Amino acid sequence: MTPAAADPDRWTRRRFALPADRLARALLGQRLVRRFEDGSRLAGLIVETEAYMGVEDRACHSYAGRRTPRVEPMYMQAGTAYVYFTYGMHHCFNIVCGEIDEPVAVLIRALQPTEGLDAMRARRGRAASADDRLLCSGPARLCQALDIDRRHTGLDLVRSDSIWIETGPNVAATRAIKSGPRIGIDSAGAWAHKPFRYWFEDDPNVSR
DNA sequence: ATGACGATTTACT
DNA sequence: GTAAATCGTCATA
Repeated sequence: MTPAAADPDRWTRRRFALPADRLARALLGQRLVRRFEDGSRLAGLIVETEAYMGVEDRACHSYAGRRTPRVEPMYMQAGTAYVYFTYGMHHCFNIVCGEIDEPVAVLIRALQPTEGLDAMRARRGRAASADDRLLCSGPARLCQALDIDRRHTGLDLVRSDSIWIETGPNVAATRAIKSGPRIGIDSAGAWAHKPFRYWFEDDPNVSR
């Protein structure tokens, strides 16, 4: 039992065990925490997500039951991390939900940075040097800022002392949630238009 | 073994 | 606005 796992604010298994569209909304306003071995922390509040609905969702990596080594974490228990590498240089971080063998997940698309801004700036480099809104306002940006990559795919966020979710300040109740089509999946046919992207209205840290 | 592509980001015109 | 960067993954053979 690590100090992190004992934290009363930390999300337990059952909180992740939802359909992807419901978890995507529930995660808005919650805190994503990254902890390093030296005890230092980075964190941010989730302000934008996307739901990937599984074998029927043409935009989803598990579409049609595809089950390759990369996607295998999506078939694991709710609360598992699914991190993949894309475009030869970027990582994207997802949280698996639903039931075991039901390959559904939520993509974390943007954070409002709250802890460790200096370390995030150092990791993000030149592109974000002039504007903190560029630190975590995109799925690959937040992975770079928090040092999340394929080492973390398959990680159990319920037990890990490297990455987990904490209940955030109770802003979710007072902030308007918008939804719309997901980003970057134009070739997914009818599923490309479905409103599975969620974000806090007017949040400056949302992507695009 | 090979080729096409990607749940993106950045820099540049 | 457009294009380049850059390589693991997957389907096809």
